[in-house]
Amino acid sequence: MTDQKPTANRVLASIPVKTYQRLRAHLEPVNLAFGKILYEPGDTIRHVYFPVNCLVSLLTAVDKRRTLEVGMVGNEGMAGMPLVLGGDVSGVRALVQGGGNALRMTTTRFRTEFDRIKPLQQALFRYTHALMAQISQTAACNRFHAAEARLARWLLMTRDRVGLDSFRLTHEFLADMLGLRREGVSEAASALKRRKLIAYSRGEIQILDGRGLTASSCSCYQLVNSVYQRAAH
Amino acid sequence: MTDQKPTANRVLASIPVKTYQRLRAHLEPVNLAFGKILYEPGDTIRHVYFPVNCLVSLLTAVDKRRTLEVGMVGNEGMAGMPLVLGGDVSGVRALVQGGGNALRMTTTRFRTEFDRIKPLQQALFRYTHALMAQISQTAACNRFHAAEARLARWLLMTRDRVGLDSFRLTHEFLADMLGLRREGVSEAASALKRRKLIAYSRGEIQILDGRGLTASSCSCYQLVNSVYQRAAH
DNA sequence: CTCAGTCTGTGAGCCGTCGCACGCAAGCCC
DNA sequence: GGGCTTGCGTGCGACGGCTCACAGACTGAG
Repeated sequence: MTDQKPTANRVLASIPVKTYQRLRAHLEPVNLAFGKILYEPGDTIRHVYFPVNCLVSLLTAVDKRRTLEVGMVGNEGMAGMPLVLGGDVSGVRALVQGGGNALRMTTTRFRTEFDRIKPLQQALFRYTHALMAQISQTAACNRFHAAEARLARWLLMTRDRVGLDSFRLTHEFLADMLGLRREGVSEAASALKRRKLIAYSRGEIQILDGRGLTASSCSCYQLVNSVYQRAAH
Repeated sequence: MTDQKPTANRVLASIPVKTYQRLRAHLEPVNLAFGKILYEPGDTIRHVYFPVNCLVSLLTAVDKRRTLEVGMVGNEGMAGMPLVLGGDVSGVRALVQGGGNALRMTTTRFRTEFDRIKPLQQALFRYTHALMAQISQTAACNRFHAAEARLARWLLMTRDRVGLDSFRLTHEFLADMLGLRREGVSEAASALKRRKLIAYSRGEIQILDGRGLTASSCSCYQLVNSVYQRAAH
């Protein structure tokens, strides 16, 4: 929590300062705009991204239309996981869901540094493990829990990662994340609004009562949180 | 497919023969009975398992009751994934879903050998990546596709891994895998039976028409297959 | 200011799955 | 054989989410 490191990305923050100084030369600060697609399924990965204050969604599509978010990557992790496991092809779509800054590195450079820097390896392996747990848990959540609870969970997870209580997202967009229709999101969202847990208008959503929202979400929220806390040591 | 190696587990089969000879001393053949639980969520992993002709299901539970299979481990992989990523705690329940033989190794020995044998690392990293893709894909499948198609997919995936057209499984058990009720499975199964794609009675299920069953399953079946084929090189 | 495009609210009807309840039949044990 | 357990079939009401449809409301460009 006491992050004195020059970067707010927690994976990078976890490696020794001196090592990071060396690594730094190969990290290029970039601004990722909302809606940008980093990888499509089947794409060869050219860069890995360490989010600073942006948020990347990992999406799976079926039947070319319906999509579902399977994972979220914020400043606790890295986008470009396959490289950690020796591959270079993305299996999911990686979409910038919250615009902001990130540090990126080319694939070739990443491979070199990853081989060299043991603490980086360890941090990324731990993160990979946590991400798998997240994916597994949300899979069950998306199957069993009601739309409203899942929406609440999703908003909370997003808030935790961007560090803000409000963000720009339409119901249509949320529908693609949660695997719902736009109308379903509108319905669930207006229920939360009625209870004064959130407010929104034309693509701007604000969390008013985080505690109340947590109560309306399912236990999966807390569960995934604890997984990442353990992974961070 | 031309497996001349002394083991039918494809991860082990992918490492050089001479290396495998050394490793062999630390692999203990075990028979895993149907229903045995290898790990519960939160358990410390004491052994990793390389299935030979058995099948292990990875399950996530929510709200202490409902369960959902997120991954399947057959002879193409290994149970005990967290060890590959430097952890030693299982996040899911690992249940022996098809009894049979496996080779197991203690955690401490695995750590040593994993560090030493590069080809083993590479094979397991590739496998981990494929497993993640499987988990992601089935997550979307479980959300969007109908019960009947998912049942068909599941039966085919099981057949591919155990190498038999019939196996012992009750509807109740299938319900826990697919995240359905027992009645829902009965309904879907009897529809498949009517079309002479499968037969079953009192816990014994048989696939009669694999091709027809594939047609009734969703595209996720083919998709996951191709992921594993790529992972196997 | 106007108009077109975007975002959200809402309603009717439908389908799949859930929850519950009960019946039945096949095997197992005494 | 009689009784018990286990596995499967089925029917019914409830409900959540889907498809389709349309209306209002806000916004930005011109």
